[in-house]
Amino acid sequence: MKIMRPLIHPSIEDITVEGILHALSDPVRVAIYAQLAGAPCTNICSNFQQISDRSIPKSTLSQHFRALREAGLVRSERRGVEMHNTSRCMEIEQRFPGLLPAILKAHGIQSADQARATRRKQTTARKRAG
Amino acid sequence: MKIMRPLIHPSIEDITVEGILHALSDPVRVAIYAQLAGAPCTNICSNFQQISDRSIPKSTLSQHFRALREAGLVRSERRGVEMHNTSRCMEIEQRFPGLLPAILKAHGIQSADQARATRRKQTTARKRAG
DNA sequence: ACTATAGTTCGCAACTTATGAACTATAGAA
DNA sequence: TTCTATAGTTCATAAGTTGCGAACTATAGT
Repeated sequence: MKIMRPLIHPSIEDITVEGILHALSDPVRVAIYAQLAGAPCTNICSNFQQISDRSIPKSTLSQHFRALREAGLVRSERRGVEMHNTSRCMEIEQRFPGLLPAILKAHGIQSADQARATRRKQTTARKRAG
Repeated sequence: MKIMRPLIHPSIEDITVEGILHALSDPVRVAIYAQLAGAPCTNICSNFQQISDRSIPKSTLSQHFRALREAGLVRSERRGVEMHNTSRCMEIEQRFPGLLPAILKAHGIQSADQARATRRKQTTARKRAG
């Protein structure tokens, strides 16, 4: 019987800008991180969670959380059978002031724009139909 | 004889946060972009340029510039035999205010830290030797 | 011990990236 | 105009990365 490898959390000095940008350059991962950072610092990773209108397989979600963790964005700990993930925003804010807020803000702007575009498209479709 | 495909520049609405983060999640590309944005908005892409203490093959450099261009970070135009690349920072600042400055600032902090660490290592080595 | 639930690991197919070799594009000289 | 040099692009391919189903580990509550 094989043992599971322990969770890896880089120390704050080992966190890189490239690592952060790469981790957040995936739409699913920014969405997860935005939720985590917004609500504010506690969330649970469950299987086939609805992230950005899409059902994600649990193995994929698990990999995404690993990516966030190993980039230093998130701290994960077991709470019984579940996983407890918290944003490491305070630490990162100290090392790279303003970086995460700027990314989250930009992400917010983009989501709002997309929502607006979708709404417009639906309205147009309804006009055409009616 | 084949013709070369024209340079692609996304329009400002088509630029995504994910695209920007992905483009800048590569150490060579942030280094290039930081130079471009810092000096301020003009630079030339030449073969085997020294970027961050490393000689990059020209085909690779060309792909990196393409990545920056197609993410919307850079505008490229031919100037005779050379390429003229300018940062699209103004446009992006309008769409995602504060995003690029925050990334460049974080990149600066990290570079400074790395330089400091390197210097310390050298000093230690000299002490050991002398 | 048995069952249910939550998440991880493995293996592989699909995708991406780096790079040398061959090519295109332009400028300037002969 | 043809020749040569320079700057950059494209192509092929090898190496690396990612997404996901199936099988597994870990924990809690019977």
